[in-house]
Amino acid sequence: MPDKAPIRRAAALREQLQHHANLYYTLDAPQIPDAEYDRLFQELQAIEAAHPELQTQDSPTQRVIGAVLDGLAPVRHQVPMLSIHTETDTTPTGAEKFDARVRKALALGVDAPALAYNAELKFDGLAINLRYERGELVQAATRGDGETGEDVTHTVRMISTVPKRLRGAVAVQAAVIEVRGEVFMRRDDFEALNERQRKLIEGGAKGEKTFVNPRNAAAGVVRQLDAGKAAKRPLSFFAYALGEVVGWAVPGTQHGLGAAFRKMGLPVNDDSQVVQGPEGLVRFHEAIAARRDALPFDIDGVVYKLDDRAQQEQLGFKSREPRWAVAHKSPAQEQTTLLQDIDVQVGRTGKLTPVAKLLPVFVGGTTVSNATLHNQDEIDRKDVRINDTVIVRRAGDVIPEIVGTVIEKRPADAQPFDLYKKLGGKCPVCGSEITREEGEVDWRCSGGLFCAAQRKQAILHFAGRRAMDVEGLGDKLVDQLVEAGIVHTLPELYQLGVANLAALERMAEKSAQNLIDGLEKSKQTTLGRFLYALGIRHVGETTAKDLAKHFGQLDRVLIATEPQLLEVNDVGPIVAHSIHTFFAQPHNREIVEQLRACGITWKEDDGTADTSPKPLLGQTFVLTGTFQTLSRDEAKDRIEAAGGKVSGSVSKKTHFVVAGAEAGSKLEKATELGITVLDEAALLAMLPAADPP
DNA sequence: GATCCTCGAGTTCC
DNA sequence: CTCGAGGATC
Repeated sequence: MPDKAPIRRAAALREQLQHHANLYYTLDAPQIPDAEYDRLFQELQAIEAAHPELQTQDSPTQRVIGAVLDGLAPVRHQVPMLSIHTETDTTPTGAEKFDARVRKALALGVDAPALAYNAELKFDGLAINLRYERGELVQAATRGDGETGEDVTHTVRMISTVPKRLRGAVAVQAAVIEVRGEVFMRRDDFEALNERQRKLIEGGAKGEKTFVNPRNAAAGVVRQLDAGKAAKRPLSFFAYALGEVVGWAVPGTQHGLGAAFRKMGLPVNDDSQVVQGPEGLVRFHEAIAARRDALPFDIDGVVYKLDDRAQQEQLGFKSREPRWAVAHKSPAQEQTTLLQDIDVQVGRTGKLTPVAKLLPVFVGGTTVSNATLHNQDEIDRKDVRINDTVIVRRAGDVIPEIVGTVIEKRPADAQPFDLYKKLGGKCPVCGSEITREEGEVDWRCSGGLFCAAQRKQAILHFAGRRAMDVEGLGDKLVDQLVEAGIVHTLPELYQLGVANLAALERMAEKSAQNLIDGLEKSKQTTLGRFLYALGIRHVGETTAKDLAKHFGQLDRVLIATEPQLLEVNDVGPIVAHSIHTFFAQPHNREIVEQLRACGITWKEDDGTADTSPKPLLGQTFVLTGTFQTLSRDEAKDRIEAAGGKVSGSVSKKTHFVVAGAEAGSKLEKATELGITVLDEAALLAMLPAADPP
């Protein structure tokens, strides 16, 4: 008797795959990320390989998936549109395995020269066949199931970069040239489209929706029945392959085909490269992986094609895929995992932040186990529940985010998460009541500095690099000091001695001395840093500096009235009120006095004594990426010392953007606005020599 | 009153 | 890095 388990599993997998393929291809509304689909697909393949008797005719592994949607006319492809074998091994080994397979199939010996490949990007859009007859675009069709697609001529005609007529005599003389390529949406176009959609929805428009990602947006737009509507949604196109050809001498290489396309006026991506052997493939894969986030469009990996057409023909096809090409995926940027619990953190200002505790999952190059859920609104919007399977993404940035939840994997007992109910209305750290201001999203702990969490955060903020810069006082140590009841208020930090530190675990004499030295060193500071370190609400680094500059002396700040505070740069009623209230409280006044008594000093009225050259006066800089010699903080300090301003975001008022390695969206914005971009060397050249230490 | 610009605050992993 | 919101500007 055969084992029943694999039979049942295979059937279940087939059903699931069918379902998701339908959601993805026909309805443009996937519920699981591609990586999860691939995993299910591979599991089914593995079962079928182990138990060939379980393979069925209709198994998703046996056909090119996709279906024809009602409303668009079916188009039978003259030459089938096949898919490319996908290598899911995202390491360099994937490329090496492909090269080894090709060499073996061509019966090449070990000493035969390296093969030439055309390496291309794998665009994340949808494949389209453009049929040109005598140079005229007569029809555009989707891939469909590979044999039959849908007629989308009306929407594809709206894509400005798709020529209605091919250029050059050869193209016009050819009876038929079918050009295959990818229709996709650039990321900026996608964002703009979704922005417009959001506004429409807010405005009460019915039947409008936002799109999950550029690929779905592109698919949705191409398969729009209404061409007028499609015209307002910018799509792009790259050509990369041929379908039926009658009366044209096809170039002998893949890269030659690209060149021929360009001559005909077809858009061809210029990241393609001819590379030699497996080393070349690996280098290309790595170079593209490094640039992936900076590309203006999404890709899901790269494609390697044997460059020489004669060799391609020699290799031929394996059932439904060419043997001479492979798609090499990049590491997944989206994964699913189990949301095991939702914790609540207390921030410095008392803000309660729900944090998802995830079953650790490898995504975008690191293992992620936590992700912020921001606030209750966000949880409700995404309908995330404990024990849900959620989709986790690490997009262009570093910070993981929860994209959504896989509804059908939700266990029956999953309850909606209610922050207030979960906490029973009390702060999880100090038990104080939690409150929410009218119209605000965030719940806050009302315990103030009585709350150990807020106290810890306040101390950490005080000791921070851009505040008092106390060396040797980190996360763990603050935790211990507060838990052990050694430090309750900021001034108590300065009363620490080797003796009471010795009581702590893992606190050798050496590190105790380090901390005491660090505290001693921090006493010499500036008024701006000191004001910032106090952690007054709405007073960040910049405002603190402005206050210091405006008032010059601490005592003048202490007695300033709200109208007087309003005279400070960038201080409005809310900030003025916050500052005034802070210093009006006797308890805060006392802390300030005690800190002064501890020996914290700065040059009162500083700024006048500063005679260093100010060549950058009036210039605004924005920093992005990582620099070679300077840290971001150093760069900021040096620019400010030279009279310049450093801002966080690029705008029309920005004079220079300084870009280091792996610069992100800010660089893009700078080019867009035509702002001068400097590299680190150019910045250093503008700065006066550094102060001797 | 609307729009643009900037600042503050919160956040992850190694 | 991104979001939200405070402040400035038209």
